[in-house]
Amino acid sequence: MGCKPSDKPKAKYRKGLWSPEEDLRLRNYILKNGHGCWSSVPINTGLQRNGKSCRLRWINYLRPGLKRGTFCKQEEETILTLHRMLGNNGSSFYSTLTLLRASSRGLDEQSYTSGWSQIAQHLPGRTDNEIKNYWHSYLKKKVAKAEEMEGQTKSQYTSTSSSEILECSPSPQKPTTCFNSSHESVQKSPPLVSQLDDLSKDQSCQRSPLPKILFAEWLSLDQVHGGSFANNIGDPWVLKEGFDHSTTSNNLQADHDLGHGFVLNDEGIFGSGFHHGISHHHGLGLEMINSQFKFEEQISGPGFVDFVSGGDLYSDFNLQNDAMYFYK
DNA sequence: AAGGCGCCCAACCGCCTTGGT
DNA sequence: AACCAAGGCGGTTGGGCGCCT
Repeated sequence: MGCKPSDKPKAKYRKGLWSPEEDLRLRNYILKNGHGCWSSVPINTGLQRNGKSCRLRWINYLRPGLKRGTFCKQEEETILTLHRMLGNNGSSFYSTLTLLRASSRGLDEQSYTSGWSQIAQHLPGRTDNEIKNYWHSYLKKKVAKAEEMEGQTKSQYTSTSSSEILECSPSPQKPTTCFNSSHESVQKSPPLVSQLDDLSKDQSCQRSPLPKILFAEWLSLDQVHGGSFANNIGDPWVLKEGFDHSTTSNNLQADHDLGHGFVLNDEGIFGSGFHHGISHHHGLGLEMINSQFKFEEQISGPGFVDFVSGGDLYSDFNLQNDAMYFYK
């Protein structure tokens, strides 16, 4: 948004699979300049693609920090659990959850996204598209099969509906809360918000191999959606909607569109305030920070440069001079 | 060897929301 | 208030690939 209509290209867009050359062009451009207005990306890069296609390619394939390969057991269980709670979109439990989370943090519920993207936020390095594909190609059948077996059991022992059995069936990470289809009898023990936090924490602790650093994903969890961090003196750091420039301006620079990411500025390192702010946030958990995200080592060390540069394709990316974007 | 079939997944499509004019 | 463009999302498609017969 905010692009001039005159920016709009009239070219006929290419479709289909992306070539390595197109990938390289897009990747280099965004890493150096940020995407800005997506519709201007094809113009600036000379790609015969529309902005939407560029955006999708970046988010689903080129974005740094993406995990490839098969889903591990923990990820699978997380998807199953969250899907059970959230559904594919806002039509099922999501609306209730949204309101709960929003109200618990004094937020407008529209700060949240729903369904696959919501699930993806709890699986660092995975995209909503990837999760969606995994669901449709594998998990859906698995759930159907389980449901069928539960149904058989149910017919022998109880008159409870199959959906209730499925939703309340025990699972290693399944919260004890049961939801009926009306979403009205949500029994909170403990509150859902913390259950989701715990869920993402638990699964991420066991994940392997770990991405070295995933700003986008963990920032996009409750920290972003919750709207604020609290630093060590208790002052809120408002992210996304109301980023506090005064607190972090030396090291973090708000993107022109805060909904899309953050810019790692000249020094290429976050300030101690940022670190403290995260460390003191109850939802994220110190153990998660310590076990997975070795901030200073990775950011200042060669590992970080390798990671953000991909080590191969865009080795010309200069951390000292170029802005680095971290996406949610 | 080759044709059929099913699966996987990248990409497209259409709809909705948001924000600018 | 109405319109329009961009962004974002879930649903769907279709090409590529491997397996089976």
